[in-house]
Amino acid sequence: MTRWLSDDERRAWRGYLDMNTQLSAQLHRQLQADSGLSLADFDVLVQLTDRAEPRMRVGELADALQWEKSRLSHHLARMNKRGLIAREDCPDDARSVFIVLTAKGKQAIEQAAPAHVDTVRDLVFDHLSAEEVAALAAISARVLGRLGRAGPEVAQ
Amino acid sequence: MTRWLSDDERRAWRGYLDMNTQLSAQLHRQLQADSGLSLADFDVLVQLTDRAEPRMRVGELADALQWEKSRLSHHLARMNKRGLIAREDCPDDARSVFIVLTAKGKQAIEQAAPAHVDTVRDLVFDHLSAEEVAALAAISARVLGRLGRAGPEVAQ
DNA sequence: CCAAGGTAGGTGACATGTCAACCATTCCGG
DNA sequence: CCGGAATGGTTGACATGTCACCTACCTTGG
Repeated sequence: MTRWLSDDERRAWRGYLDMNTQLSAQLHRQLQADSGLSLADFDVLVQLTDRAEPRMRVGELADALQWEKSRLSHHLARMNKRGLIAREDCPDDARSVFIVLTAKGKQAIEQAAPAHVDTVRDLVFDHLSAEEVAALAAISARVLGRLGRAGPEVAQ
Repeated sequence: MTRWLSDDERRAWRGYLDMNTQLSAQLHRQLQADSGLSLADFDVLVQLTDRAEPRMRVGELADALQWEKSRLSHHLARMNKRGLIAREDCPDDARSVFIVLTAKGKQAIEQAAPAHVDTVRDLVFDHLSAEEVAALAAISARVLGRLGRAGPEVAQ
């Protein structure tokens, strides 16, 4: 017997879905207009930036981003073509490939990041109380906990 | 001068992004596996179901879904090919087209909805307190309020 | 040492989304 | 009533994602 959602739940769910859609659309527009990067590009570049070793194997990237390797492979090919990243042979393992940030990629992420953060503040955090920020973190943690435990299976 | 996010904000933001990614992936997998529908298909079918008049013009649908008309047009073409919806001429305006649910489409949404709701409960609402549900609704409302006011412009 | 299986990554075909340009119609000022 | 602008919707080219499969290389039991 399926229980439908309560009114409050339905309201929250609809709000969440709409927020998602519009927020990511808006963040994408801003980033694209401001720096020519997509959100996906940005995420890749962030991974390559926030670490001591400037090189990263493709598999590491895939793990960090939680992307399918096929998606990543296609995306890296495009970013490579645009000169944002480059490939290097991996001496330890000839199957593997190092991905490195090019000067252009480094410049792109460094130029894009501040405006992106400003936008996130402007659209989200400037309007939330400390309690709401905490609630958002708690909610995410709960749901992610469930998703992690659940794996790819489906509600009974 | 750009302010970066506080630790709490960063935690909340990362959690939100990860939750989004994984939650929508999981919901999509469930729906696809269970009924052969994508989330997009589901949203279209819901719009066509939840209303007195079973017919809807393409533009109405686009407004209700907040989709670009081009996206909707392509998607309707695919759903039409799969027999989920059909087109009817609009007598009032020869440019316009009515979209109607076919028997197959009706059956698909009616079969898919209960399991989808179960999954949403299982992955989300079963793990949240009433306060958290309220907080999620409040947060969405705030952010959507800002997005609505802002339109397509960008942080200062 | 070698064959079988696992691992890293790439490819091609196809689904979906976006952008811009394009009919066909309807509307409207003169 | 007419010519141009607005409207409703579609189309084609292209960007991105997914799935299934492929290749090359490593690893390991015998």
